[in-house]
Amino acid sequence: MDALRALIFAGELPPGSDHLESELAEKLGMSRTPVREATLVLESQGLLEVRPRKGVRISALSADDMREIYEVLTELESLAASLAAEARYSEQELSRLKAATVEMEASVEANDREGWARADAAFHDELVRLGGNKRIQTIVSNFNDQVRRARALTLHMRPMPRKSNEDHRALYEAIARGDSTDARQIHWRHRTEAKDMLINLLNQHGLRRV
Amino acid sequence: MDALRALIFAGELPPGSDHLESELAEKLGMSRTPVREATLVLESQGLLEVRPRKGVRISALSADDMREIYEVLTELESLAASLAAEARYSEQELSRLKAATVEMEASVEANDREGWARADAAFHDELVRLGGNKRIQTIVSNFNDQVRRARALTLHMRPMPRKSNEDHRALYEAIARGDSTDARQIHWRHRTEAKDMLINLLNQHGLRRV
DNA sequence: CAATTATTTAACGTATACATTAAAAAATTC
DNA sequence: GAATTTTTTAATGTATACGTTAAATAATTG
Repeated sequence: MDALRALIFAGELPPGSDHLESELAEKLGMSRTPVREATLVLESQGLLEVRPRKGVRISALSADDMREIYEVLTELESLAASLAAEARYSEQELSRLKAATVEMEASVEANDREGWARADAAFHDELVRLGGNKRIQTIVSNFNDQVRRARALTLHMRPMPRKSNEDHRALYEAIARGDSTDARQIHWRHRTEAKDMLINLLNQHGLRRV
Repeated sequence: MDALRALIFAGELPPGSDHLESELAEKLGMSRTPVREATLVLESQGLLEVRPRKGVRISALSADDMREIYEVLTELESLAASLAAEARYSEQELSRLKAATVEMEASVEANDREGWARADAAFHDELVRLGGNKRIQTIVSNFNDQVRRARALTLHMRPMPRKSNEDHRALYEAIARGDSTDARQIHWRHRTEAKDMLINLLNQHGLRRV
């Protein structure tokens, strides 16, 4: 399972490409049985599509797919933000969230996009974790896997995320003071703007499917 | 896959029970291979848990699990309601939604709880379909599978759903007039109340895990 | 006898063999 | 020669065989 996932994330199997079970088995140095099991699970997670006798097709997302996914991510992360605020965490418990904002700011100063992206991911992961709803964590994690490639592609096309950092800081403050309404709203707007930017970037650069 | 699902939904494999792959294979009249494939997929959909050498355990949900699932259902269905309102559907296009409200009202009049439950399910399905987001449809469908048993158990414990019918009608109106804010809010409250009632019923009747 | 180690067992994970079937290719018919 | 039917091919879906390993049991040791 993880071996096939790794192949996909490494870009060895490009979006939209087709692969027979036997090819994948050979490439991975195993028999068809574990390959089949992996493809079925990854299909139910949206990373590929099993098309009997035509091979498995690695998912390629259109701008519209991206919009759908971001709609869900926006909604569920915003709920997580609101739940995190309601939980009245101590500063201690929010330290990782805080640390991520600090790191994002430092990365922007240093013009380090990869560093910023890592810190941004850490912030969102921690936010969802603080929300405390395991189902949200699972879904968000799946969708993050699906849009991973698109984010990587656009990381160097976008402007340096200064506004984004302000949003993160404001969200941190809202959660720290237990303002769930504000937390939800801040994050909702933040994610909606991120969605619009991503889709625009993909369109502008003619990336029809990624 | 469907054979195993059917066993679970039929209650042949009660929540919390453990089953070896070989037992399931025999019960289903097939070999271990398709059983394994099914268990892996159903695990990723939350219907069971694969515990090597201890058998697969059919998921049993606590009140807290139920809260988590309903939080997500509430959020995503509310988003779907808002999207449906934004889409400015014609009365024609909303006819199935309308029909479901009519059927729910007739069922309540006739004291027909099963009929009401079917119409209620049809209403929610159609609502999500009208939202137009395929990802929401998939997630909501999965979660509905997971809470199916709990709903069936509580159907005859709850009061006749008169208030619920009013909500549905109000939601229909909001969608018909394109009021996305109102649609979202009506449905959000509706689902939140449904969640609270379900959890209370389970607790009152001492159903710790279903 | 309690604790530890060795042995056995059985369930799983993977490989292989085979049956099924959709698609492709070849043969036939009009 | 185009259309239809038949045959062949190959990829999948399923069954079976086998190796691996975690758990259970038995044996050993102090």
